[in-house]
Amino acid sequence: MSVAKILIVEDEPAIREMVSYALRQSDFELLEAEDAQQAYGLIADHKPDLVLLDWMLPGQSGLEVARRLRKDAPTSELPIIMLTARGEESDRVRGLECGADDYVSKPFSLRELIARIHALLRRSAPHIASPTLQHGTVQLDSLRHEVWVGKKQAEMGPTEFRLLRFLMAHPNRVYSRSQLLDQVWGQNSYIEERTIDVHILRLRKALGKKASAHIRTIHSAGYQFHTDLPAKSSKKSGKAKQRKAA
Amino acid sequence: MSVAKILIVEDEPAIREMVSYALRQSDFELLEAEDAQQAYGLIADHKPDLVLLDWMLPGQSGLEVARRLRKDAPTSELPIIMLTARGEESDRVRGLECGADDYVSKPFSLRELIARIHALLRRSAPHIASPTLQHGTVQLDSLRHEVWVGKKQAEMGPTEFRLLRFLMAHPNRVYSRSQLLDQVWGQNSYIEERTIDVHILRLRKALGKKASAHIRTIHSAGYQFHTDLPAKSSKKSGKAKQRKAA
DNA sequence: GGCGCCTGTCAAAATGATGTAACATTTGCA
DNA sequence: TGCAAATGTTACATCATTTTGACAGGCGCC
Repeated sequence: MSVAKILIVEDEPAIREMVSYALRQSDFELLEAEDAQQAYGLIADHKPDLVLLDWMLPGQSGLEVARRLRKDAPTSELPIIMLTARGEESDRVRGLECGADDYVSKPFSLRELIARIHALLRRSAPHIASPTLQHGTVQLDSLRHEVWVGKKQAEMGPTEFRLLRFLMAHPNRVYSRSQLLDQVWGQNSYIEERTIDVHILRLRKALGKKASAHIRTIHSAGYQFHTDLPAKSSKKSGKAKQRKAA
Repeated sequence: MSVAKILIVEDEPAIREMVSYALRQSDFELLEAEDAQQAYGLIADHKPDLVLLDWMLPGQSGLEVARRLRKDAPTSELPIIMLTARGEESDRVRGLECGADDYVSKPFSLRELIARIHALLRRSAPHIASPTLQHGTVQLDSLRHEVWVGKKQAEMGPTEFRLLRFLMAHPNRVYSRSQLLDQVWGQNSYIEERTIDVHILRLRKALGKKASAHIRTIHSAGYQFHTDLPAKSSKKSGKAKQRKAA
């Protein structure tokens, strides 16, 4: 579900690997750094969505890192959770005042850490923690009402948006036209079933040539959003259907 | 400095008053409730910016309150910090999973509580934590109640100001008219949804031709403050943003 | 009271989305 | 292959939503 990228900055390999493993299990994508220098590099290259920052680092301390990240415009919004062995209240306050968003003392529970990560992401990156659907290069953001195909935004009308959202929310299932009418248009709409064909057409146009391969027609059954790669295994571009004269 | 309104829900008068006093000293505006019912009333009437919620309340528990606030659209974004005597890890996780943003165990330090409040407000209500909001050439100063577009001041009425502030505080998200009514006008206002269109019009006029491109209409969905470059082919390259605030 | 400003409402005009029919093409099947 | 049914495509009239200008009441201020 979640596809957030998280950077952990921690010099102790045992802890780093334990956290890293646990978070990967929770469907996060993990980056690891041993010290401040590595961290800056990874942040610049990979733009993580959240940073777990150990207080005690060789060289530059975690506090320094937090302060610097807050100061630089490109990272000033980056969510930061401080990890530390020090449980002193004054430390916690200093961590928060340096720009950290949350503070977890070792030994910490992984469940709690994960819960805090979720809570923070909900605030800082609602498009990650919330209704974003993605399959292949197609990404649909409900909060922004935007659809992206790779790096390009796909413009479409409200009905096409709702239709795509429904199909992407239930991928690989085939829906008949009357089911789509119920689900996308609502129970009491007096609309010709053939009208759906037109909206499917508009949706395919909006998605572009490659991405529209996801929208499949199942003859005399309905439509589906297919997640498997369109695997251009057939020789000719365009139509890949040859089942004549068998 | 800070003018955030905070609601504390806590049945123990001694604790309530202590926290209340300390937060008032820190320039917060305080609302107090003894139980869930009072809390709902105060939230509806006064729209606090953050809620401190005791776990153990007479009648409905703090967990229930958090869940309900998250479920109702008008309060689904309201920041919540749980206060509790229970320090168990499983309790903390449950609190966070019910929608709380942070969790503080009694006995807690007031300095830490205040630090956590600031950290959370920085995320959820940037217009309170930081006096100015800026996106592109548009700059909004909450303290002075002024909006600047580049070097020119944009004159607008109070309602347009609040509308712009809300949209800029949550950029790129689409808000429906009813959500805007809840957030900008308050929960119990009997106003035509169409009236929002008029205020959007006034806001756009006030911002001027270029800057009003940020205010986008999403057909049959609502409005948003869009931060991405309007990519308008004008002579001025709108790419250069170097604003430094010390 | 008179004045100016802000607000909410209305209705016409402008814009954009939707549904439908008619025609073109493809598919399944005998 | 040929036919009928199903689907793809285009164009257009209609409908819905949004924009815009105008206006009246409320409020504070002088």
